[in-house]
Amino acid sequence: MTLNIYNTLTRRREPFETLEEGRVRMYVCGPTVYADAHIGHAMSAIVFDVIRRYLEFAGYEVTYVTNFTDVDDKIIVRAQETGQDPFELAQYFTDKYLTHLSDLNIKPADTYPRVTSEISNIIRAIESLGETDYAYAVDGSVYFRVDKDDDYGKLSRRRQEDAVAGTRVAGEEGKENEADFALWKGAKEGEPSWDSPWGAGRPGWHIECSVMCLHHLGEMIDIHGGGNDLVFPHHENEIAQSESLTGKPFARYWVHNGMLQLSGEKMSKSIGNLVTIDSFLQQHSADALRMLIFSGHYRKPVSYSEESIEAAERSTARLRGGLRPPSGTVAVGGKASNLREVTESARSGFCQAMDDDFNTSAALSHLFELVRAINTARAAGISGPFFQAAQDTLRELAGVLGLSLTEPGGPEDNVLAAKPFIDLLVSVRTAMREQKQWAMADMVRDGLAVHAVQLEDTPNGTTWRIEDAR
RNA sequence: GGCGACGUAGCCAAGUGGUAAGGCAGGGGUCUGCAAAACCCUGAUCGCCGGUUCGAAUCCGGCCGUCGCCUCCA
Repeated sequence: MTLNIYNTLTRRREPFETLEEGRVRMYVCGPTVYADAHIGHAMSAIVFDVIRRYLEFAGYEVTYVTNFTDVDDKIIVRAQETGQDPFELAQYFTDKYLTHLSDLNIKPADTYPRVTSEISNIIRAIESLGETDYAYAVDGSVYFRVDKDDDYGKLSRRRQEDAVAGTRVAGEEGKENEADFALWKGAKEGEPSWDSPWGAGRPGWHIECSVMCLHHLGEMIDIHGGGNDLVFPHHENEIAQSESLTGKPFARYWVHNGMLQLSGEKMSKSIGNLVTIDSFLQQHSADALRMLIFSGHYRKPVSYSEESIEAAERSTARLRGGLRPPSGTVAVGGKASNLREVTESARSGFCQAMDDDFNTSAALSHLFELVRAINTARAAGISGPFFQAAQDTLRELAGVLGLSLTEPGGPEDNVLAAKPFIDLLVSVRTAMREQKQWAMADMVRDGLAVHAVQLEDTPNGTTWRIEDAR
């Protein structure tokens, strides 16, 4: 059983081998913090969270680094529009994003480097590139000399002529070659800047990631991730910088997630077709977003719609249902040993699917099989160690996918205060049912249902739960 | 225009050579005082055309359609 990962660099699935035995160094490109993050950002974070969780599950020690771009044109423009300090603006959205990551049940990274805290390293790297002629300065800016880099374009499989045709980047006069990109941008009036050998300025977009990787993970890393919209130019340029700097292959596996789409188009800030993480979480659970993403493959686009997220919400509830307590006392027998078999096959099937380039959709199908077996066993009165083991496995494997399988969080908290009253109504209703006063009993049940409290009469008494997050 | 991805039941979607996982929705049934939950049964020959093969959703070619990158972007 070996893990295979699709590598954008080679365009094929490759057996996963780490640089260092038992250890994985991974870097994932984080957001530019100038506005509220949307669920497309969440998708990327979730995809790499699962990759990280699965690697850890498989026994690797993972060092996970993801960055914040906290200085760039958009932040500056936004700050000027709103009259804020650009650093405060970036800090605000950085904090907010960290909160989102936590709300989305994404495991914290080992380090969250930011551009503004890496300036001196960045300057040193640019100087070094200058010494080897990979970089040249023009009017206070520094550019990377693409022509000097023989294998430039190997990630995106783009020839320079293709890239340059029809492209014209304003404000970068003086470049030797249209394809050259900025390592350091000379400061304009009123922009945040740092002193450098080339005068006041700030880092270009791509150099930050190269340097942060180098600084926090080393010259070579195992996995470099991000959205597939970063393949060109961002990751292409990162490779150019890093490998020109160290002379070594930068990242072993380049992993890219597909785009989240809304009404047939990529969700993005510039198009404006987005759902912020804020507004998403007000209506839906973090688990549902994961389920939506996992229903397909991480490299393919995912369509977001009210319909698709509702379906994901319901399928999450189905998984959750597998964790309901047993109702009987039978510990052994044919049904119990069948449950044990399904538990084992679900586990191996899950791993097999995940080993195949993180095929979450196939992996999930095994969880659903396990749920069905658990439900069947419960109905047959099974409890005891096999039942326990089955639920533990479900919880564990769902955990590898980062699914919490807890009841919808928001309303549950609000419900806490109402709990004694709901319990009271339920017990009154139970008394009514004992006297076969069905009409009255139904009235109570329907009345509670209006407030999203769903009653269920079982042989062991009546239970209730909160039906939906809305 | 260049590079790339995709097109599977009502919807989402796995499956890369041997007669199509799973989820949601729908229909029928069991259970239930009635419900709910659960369980059982129920649906597609895989965009179109041609080719390779004993055999293709899966390989090759063409066409149609959708999407991404080529400018900031997870």
